[in-house]
Amino acid sequence: MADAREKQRFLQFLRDRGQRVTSERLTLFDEIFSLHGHIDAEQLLASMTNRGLKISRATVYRNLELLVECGLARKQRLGQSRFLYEHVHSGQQHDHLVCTGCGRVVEFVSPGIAALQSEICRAHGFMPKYHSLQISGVCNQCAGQAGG
Amino acid sequence: MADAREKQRFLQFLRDRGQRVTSERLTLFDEIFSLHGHIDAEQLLASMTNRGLKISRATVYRNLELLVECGLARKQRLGQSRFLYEHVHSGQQHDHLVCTGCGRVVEFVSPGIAALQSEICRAHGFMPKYHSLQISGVCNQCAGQAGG
DNA sequence: TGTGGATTGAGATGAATTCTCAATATGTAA
DNA sequence: TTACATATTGAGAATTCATCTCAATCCACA
Repeated sequence: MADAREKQRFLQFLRDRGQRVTSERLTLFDEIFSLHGHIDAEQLLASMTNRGLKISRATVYRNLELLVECGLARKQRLGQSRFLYEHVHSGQQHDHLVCTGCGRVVEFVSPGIAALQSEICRAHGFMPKYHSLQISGVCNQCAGQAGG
Repeated sequence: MADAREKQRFLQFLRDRGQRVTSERLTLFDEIFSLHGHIDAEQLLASMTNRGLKISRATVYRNLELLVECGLARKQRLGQSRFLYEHVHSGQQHDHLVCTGCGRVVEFVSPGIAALQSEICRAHGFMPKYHSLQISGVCNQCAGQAGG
């Protein structure tokens, strides 16, 4: 199991806060760690329901929040509408390029930007917790179609 | 009038798209350019209503969208709930530091980050249109209260 | 295995935004 | 100026996404 370390972290997190390990929480964990890329709560619910798993909308929302607090999921608005979630491995944070034409999302990592962010926080007396950098633009495929 | 250039741009934008110059559009333009910082649609509506100006909620929402398309306003979620708007002068873009404690928003400009963003776009074949960088953290005032 | 209390599920509720469509105002051409 | 075609507006309904309520259920621990 590739996500054993993360699952341990989740279980420990629950124990530390005196919260229970329910089948719904485990189901949601498995689901979000089995999927790649960004997904919203509604899709996650549908995906589990389709696979015959029983979980309610309210529980999906509640426990996504829990995964975010635990640091195992990231919650962001990449478009303009729903929140999107993605699982997080204890590794490097990434940011997003979003194509306004086709909606394609490209992830990138920039240590340089990260360093500048730390510097800015220091300068303003902020202790950074998390950040969200999103660049919207047109990918060259879409630019090609528009041009020709 | 300090915003003459921007108003001209707005009028030209409307003409170019064959859209009409209505008193409501001008009212909204004046309102958002007279205010500084970030404001949501509801506050904007209340502010105009209080000053005895007549405009409806639907029209505020519709025409804020128009200003965004024109590039004269920026629309962002800085907290988790409403969209916030701010007027844009044809100048330097800025980004935001948001305190998760008190909600305070600090604007900053980082040419270094801007340069790295351009580079990243080039590397991925993207033509950047706009971006949104938001760093959430705790300001030193809030950190002090929490600590002491 | 029993028990207290955390968690769940179904649907009500809430908040923000968008939609509908009749009434009105704008731009254009005579 | 006037008339006209149609873009825009306003009031409130509708929609969307998310959260809340509370009785039923399940988990953790003795």
